[in-house]
Amino acid sequence: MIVRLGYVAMSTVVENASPSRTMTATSFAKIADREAAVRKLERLAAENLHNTLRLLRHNRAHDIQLYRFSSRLIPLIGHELLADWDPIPTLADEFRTLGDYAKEHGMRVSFHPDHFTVLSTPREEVLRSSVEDLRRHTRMLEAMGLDDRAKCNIHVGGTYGDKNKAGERFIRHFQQLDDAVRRRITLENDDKTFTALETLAISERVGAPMVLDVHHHDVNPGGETIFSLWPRIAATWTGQDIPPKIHMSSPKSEKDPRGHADYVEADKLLAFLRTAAEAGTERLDVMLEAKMKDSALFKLMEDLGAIEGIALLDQSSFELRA
DNA sequence: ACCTGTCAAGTCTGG
DNA sequence: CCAGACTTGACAGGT
Repeated sequence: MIVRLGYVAMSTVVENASPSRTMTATSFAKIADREAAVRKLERLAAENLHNTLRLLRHNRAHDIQLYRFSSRLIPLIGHELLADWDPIPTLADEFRTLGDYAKEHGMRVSFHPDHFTVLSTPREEVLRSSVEDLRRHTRMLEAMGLDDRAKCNIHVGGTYGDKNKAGERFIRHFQQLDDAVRRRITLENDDKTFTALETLAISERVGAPMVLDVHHHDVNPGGETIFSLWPRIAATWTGQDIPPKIHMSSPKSEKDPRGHADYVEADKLLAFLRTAAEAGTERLDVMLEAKMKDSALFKLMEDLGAIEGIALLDQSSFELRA
């Protein structure tokens, strides 16, 4: 089995390269010259996109082909103060440059809209802003010139006291989305609400691939084992032209088991990989969610290199031999 | 240069 | 019905 590792949004190695610089709504509102304030937002956004390009170059230098963009590339986008502002066309060149670079180097990139994007909501206005948020993420990927393999990963959402009804609402709302948005969505199991099995059932109903978060499953297993679920989860990726993706992280502490630790334990990844290999999975992409970001990736590669049965292929991918 | 409090979102819990 | 917790990186304002 061939495994590629990736990380999320920012680097702990590259300095002064935040892809998430922002401005508060309060300070935006305080600027008397609205035109100037909007230009400032656009400068911040352009800076975020440029830093993202710097991160992609860093990734290239370290053979990292799996990366999740920050969902805060454009500050205050979607805020009610900026309802008539559409910065995506303004930033077309920056987006295109990013997408071209990612394509040129075979990178698999994605977004993960914040937890405030909830399709299971019963509230009309929350649904509307969630749909708008998904549209914006889709438009950014389109502006990069990336096809449907560049995904937007989301959770099913809240349960509102009735998980079945919430799940049905999610499915209904999902099916009302534009095709272009729907085709990019992947669903991730949650650490509090929808378990892996519940998320999987919804994934199968709506035809969206499922991203298994192993840590979330450990915290919220719902009586299931990964061993029994993985073949079905892997099957949701059939026909996608990209390997299944999982999220991997280690618990922060016993006191805070839901939190993310600085690094990722090799043993835990290895245990999962053996399960996946047994189910016949040949390629897998593993997104690391660790506080130390790319440093955690480098450390994990180091740890994996010392394990028998693992052959490092480059700085960020390896083969697990049967 | 550094520290502390605040921010932005939606849901859930406790009062 | 409302305040606070949750989460996280970064702002904003103070020293």
